[in-house]
Amino acid sequence: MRELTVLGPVPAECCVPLGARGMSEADAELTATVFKSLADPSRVRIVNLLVTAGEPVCVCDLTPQLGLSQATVSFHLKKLVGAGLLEREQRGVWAYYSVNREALERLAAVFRTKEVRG
Amino acid sequence: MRELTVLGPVPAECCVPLGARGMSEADAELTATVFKSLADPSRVRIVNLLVTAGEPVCVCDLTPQLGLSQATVSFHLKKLVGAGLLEREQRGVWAYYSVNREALERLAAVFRTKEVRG
DNA sequence: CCTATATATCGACGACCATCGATCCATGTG
DNA sequence: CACATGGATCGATGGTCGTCGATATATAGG
Repeated sequence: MRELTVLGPVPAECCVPLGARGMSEADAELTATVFKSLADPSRVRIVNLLVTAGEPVCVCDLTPQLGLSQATVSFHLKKLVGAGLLEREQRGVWAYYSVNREALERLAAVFRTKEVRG
Repeated sequence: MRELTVLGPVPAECCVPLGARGMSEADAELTATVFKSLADPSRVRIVNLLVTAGEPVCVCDLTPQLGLSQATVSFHLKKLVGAGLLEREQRGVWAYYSVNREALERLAAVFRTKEVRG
């Protein structure tokens, strides 16, 4: 349905808490999209590698660590960017990816149910 | 690979932070399993309904709100229980489901990268 | 411009997933 | 015990996903 190439509002910018009272069907769909981006071991590893790196990492450094083809790594990176978890930066011929820390914090907030009063 | 009917250690009991340094392939797989359980709009709605309910809810009350067949709801509930996010309680003929608050808190911690010093 | 290198995209394929109707298995009731 | 009802499981089906090799696109250097 929703394509990841869409340039509009990115999923991870949203994500109403799981304990929110007025959660709509659209909210649920957007939330599911973000979690879908982390529902694969390779993508979890990618995020982990980028968080621990602490700085943007080149695709050419990422690919060998993952043991996947370049095409597949590119596929996963696109999904993570589409979900708003990663950011892409072009440096000459190389593409550098890094995690969007804000997005991770927002995701943490999705699971906090104690202070939800909405 | 891993079946959700396994009774051993449940995915959501685990889940190393995304910023952990020694994340293994197995860690990534377990983490992905948990997020997979939330990678569907219906399951997000189920969790939302149970969190806002604040008390165990009967499948018979859940099914009409979701607009899905009873078989499909049962399928989703099993996945969420298997991931450790939900708990099941039998009351006579009825099955009551509730969220595992501890699991949600652990999941929130997975996204916290600031205080990670591992 | 021609070549080399880094990524992205395409097309194909096998595996997995969400969904349903039908069926099975409990548990409670007359 | 027979029957009704709630819920789990089964089998089938259409759709999506992860993967790769091949190809396209872009940048840089001679």
